[in-house]
Amino acid sequence: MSNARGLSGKGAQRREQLLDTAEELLVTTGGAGLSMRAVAAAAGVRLGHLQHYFPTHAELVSAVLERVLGRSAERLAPLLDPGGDEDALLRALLAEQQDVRLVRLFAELWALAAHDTSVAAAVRAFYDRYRDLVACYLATRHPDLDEGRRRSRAQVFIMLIEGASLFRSGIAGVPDDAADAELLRTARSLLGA
Amino acid sequence: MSNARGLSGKGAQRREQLLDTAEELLVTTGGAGLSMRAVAAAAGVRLGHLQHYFPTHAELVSAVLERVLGRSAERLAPLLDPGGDEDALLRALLAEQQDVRLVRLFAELWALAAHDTSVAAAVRAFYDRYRDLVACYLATRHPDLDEGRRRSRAQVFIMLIEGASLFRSGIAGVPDDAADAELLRTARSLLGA
DNA sequence: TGTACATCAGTGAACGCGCGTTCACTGATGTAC
DNA sequence: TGTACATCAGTGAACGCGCGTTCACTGATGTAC
Repeated sequence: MSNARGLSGKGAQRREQLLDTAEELLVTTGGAGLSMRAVAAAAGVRLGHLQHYFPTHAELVSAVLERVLGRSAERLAPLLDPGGDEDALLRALLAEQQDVRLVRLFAELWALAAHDTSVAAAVRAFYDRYRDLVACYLATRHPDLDEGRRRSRAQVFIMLIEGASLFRSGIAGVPDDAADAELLRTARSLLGA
Repeated sequence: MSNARGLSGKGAQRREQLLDTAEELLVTTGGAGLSMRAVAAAAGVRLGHLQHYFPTHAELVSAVLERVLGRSAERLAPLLDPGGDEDALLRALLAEQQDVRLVRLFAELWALAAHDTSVAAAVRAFYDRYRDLVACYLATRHPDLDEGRRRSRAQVFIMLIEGASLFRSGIAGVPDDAADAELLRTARSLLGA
């Protein structure tokens, strides 16, 4: 039994498991701790075996980032379903930010993007899509706004949400109910009329 | 001639020059590129000499971060002088974000803070002071708002500004006049009545 | 059903390199008397 | 004014270590005939 393209079931499973470990390591030790040896050791396999799936360090890192961004995009899409509940959207977005692990991943991602153009391209593509989803979400609620205006609002909404993640996760600040209330007020005014 | 405490004039000058080089290297190559040898080479001194001023790598990194945060605080204070011009404030903040180098430094800082508690403490102290400055700025303009509300607004304002920096610097997005206009509108509504 | 072969999963050793740190050292500069 | 001494600026070599990469290898699994 094997797939026509790519890895067999067992291989694909192993690959995902290695990526799980790498992601965990990226969260706990930061980008500097994500070495081939550390990932292999944490996964309980030999260095050479890890290299069977990810021949170079760059390939491993890029596979991790791809998966992180892909999963985030998959999480966002249903939340931003046009006609979806605004409260549910905001609640889900803010709940996600309490997950320090995820915010750490994104902080790593931004720092990597700041120095690596291929990472930057992937990050920009992710946020462009995110912004388009939000703009689309705005379209059904405010057909009176022209497309450019919707995109701008969507962009500012995302700026606010991403900025908030830093301060609500314990990295640049600690959660604060009063600030959260003000944040929700501002976010609603961007989504609302 | 020498100071009672600390380094003599020449030593202090050399120290600053080494920190300049280290900061430059942090911006251009990222945290991973900030090695003792790389800094020494870029500064044109020998490894042992760099270690005369910064005996360990950790001391060098922490000195760089301290200086970056200190200078940012010094830049912000006069801009947030209570009674200062709102337009001038917003213009200065947004102009700063066009400086990719500075935004890169902060992205590095956030990533470091995500994994290093002592860096996180310094970063949080910086933003707490920043928020208090903004809250103070709001106080003279809106004495009707109670203190808690002013702090919350100040916090959300900073979330928005810091989030915007990612998207206006080329890291997570590219500058966009329409989005800037919407950003200014939202920022003004947080600072205004 | 059996055999030969290709592919895949996983091992193990070795390489050269850059790293942080230690330490003994030299020369210049300033200070005490 | 001169000398002895302490401090500071800067050099240079060596250490052990973890790193990414290369490569030859073994055993298991699936496929062709």
